[in-house]
Amino acid sequence: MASPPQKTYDIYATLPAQIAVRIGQGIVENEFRPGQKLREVDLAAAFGVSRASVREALRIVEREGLVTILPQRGAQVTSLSVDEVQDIFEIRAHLMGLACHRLVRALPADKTAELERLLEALQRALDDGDDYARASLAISEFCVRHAGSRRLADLILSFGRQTARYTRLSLSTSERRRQSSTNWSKLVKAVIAGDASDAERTARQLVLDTRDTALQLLIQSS
Amino acid sequence: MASPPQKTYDIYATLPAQIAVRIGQGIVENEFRPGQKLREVDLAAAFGVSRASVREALRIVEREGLVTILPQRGAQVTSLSVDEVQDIFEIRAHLMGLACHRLVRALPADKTAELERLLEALQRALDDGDDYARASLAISEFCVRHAGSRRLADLILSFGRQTARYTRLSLSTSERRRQSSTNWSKLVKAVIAGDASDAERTARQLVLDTRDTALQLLIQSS
DNA sequence: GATATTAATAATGTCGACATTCTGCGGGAG
DNA sequence: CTCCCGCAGAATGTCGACATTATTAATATC
Repeated sequence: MASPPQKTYDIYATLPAQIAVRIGQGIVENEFRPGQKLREVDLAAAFGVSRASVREALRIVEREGLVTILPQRGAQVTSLSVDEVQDIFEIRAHLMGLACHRLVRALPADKTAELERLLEALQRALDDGDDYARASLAISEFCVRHAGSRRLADLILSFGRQTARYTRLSLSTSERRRQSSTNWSKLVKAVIAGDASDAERTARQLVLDTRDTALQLLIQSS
Repeated sequence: MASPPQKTYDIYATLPAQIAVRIGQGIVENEFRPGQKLREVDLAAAFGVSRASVREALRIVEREGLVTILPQRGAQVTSLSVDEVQDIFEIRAHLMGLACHRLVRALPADKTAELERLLEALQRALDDGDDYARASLAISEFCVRHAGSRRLADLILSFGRQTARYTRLSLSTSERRRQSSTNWSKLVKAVIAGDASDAERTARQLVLDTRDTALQLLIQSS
């Protein structure tokens, strides 16, 4: 099956889209800090493109909620108040519940093995915070992407990226990682058992637990 | 209480933001049809601004989901498949449930009278489809904006705008308007009674009923 | 006559320059 | 000393032009 000369529509073809990805990565990976100003001239120089391209890239990243653009005042990395963090987690919890409810019916039988593999990988990563965060993101992305709604998946993952730093924070203790993996285990069991209501409830609680831990650590450190 | 000379941050100050609003209105009010191509040069000429401003405006409207931008191919009014319409209504139903659950605790006591007024206005508008749609939007916006989360409100209203034409379609028969107003009545009652679970369930069902009617009419007409 | 190729047209992509607005610093009045 | 005012400097806002890519229509070939 040689690849036919079919037209591939590369979403990341245009310059601004590429720049947007790099800016978004920089924010999620904490290279750019919350509240930091993102000057168009600096970014243009750093990426070797014109201001117009940077400007459009910033609009794209704004769409994901990672940067905030104020008229006449430029762009800055979105800085969330404690209330807003709580808010995002709560909305995401409900959407994650909906996604996992749908996942029970939408997941093809031949994909359950992959889900179990991701769960095992998660449990093998219990020792290290960063590794666990990555494995957690992987299984989360799997569930969300197989729930049968591109829109819902993008929404949930977008909220996840906006609060990535707080999720990492909550997974910094091994105790929390064990609690999290227990939740994931329950969720996978419910999904495979075909219990949609249980999956929805468990998924929601899983996110809310993350929120509670993160908020507790936030208040404690301030 | 004369208004002090405080700095007002007008979100709609910049040209692209103003253009974005006008384009969005044009789409929601069915002046621009789904799938219609939105050429930058045409819009620039129509609004008397440069292409750069139109370009940025289109990015803003894309953020609301009302237009879809494809690389090298320009912008077009987002055209939703039946599955996608169903999808959006379902997500909105869950978010509306969450919003109304929160509304029960967040609504100040001195605002319940306004909610009842909006319900009465809704019932007075039962005779006309357009009037009812407006009244329905008004009470919906009231509930959502008083749920204590700007983000949640924007999300729900954004989804509402994306499917505005289908909501109007579903409210075109007086039978459906009566069913809708009954649902709203139950919702308002639950909110004022302070029953958050009931409010959540009723709100969700209210949106799902709209979805079912719209889909039925869509299938029927095709 | 239908299909494939190619040239002409028209759209978007990208850029640099100029206009406007914000920001921070310094000086003067109270 | 504090506060207000205004003036550089720097950032964003807006524009028109050129480069690149998609679309269309005409042509040639099978």
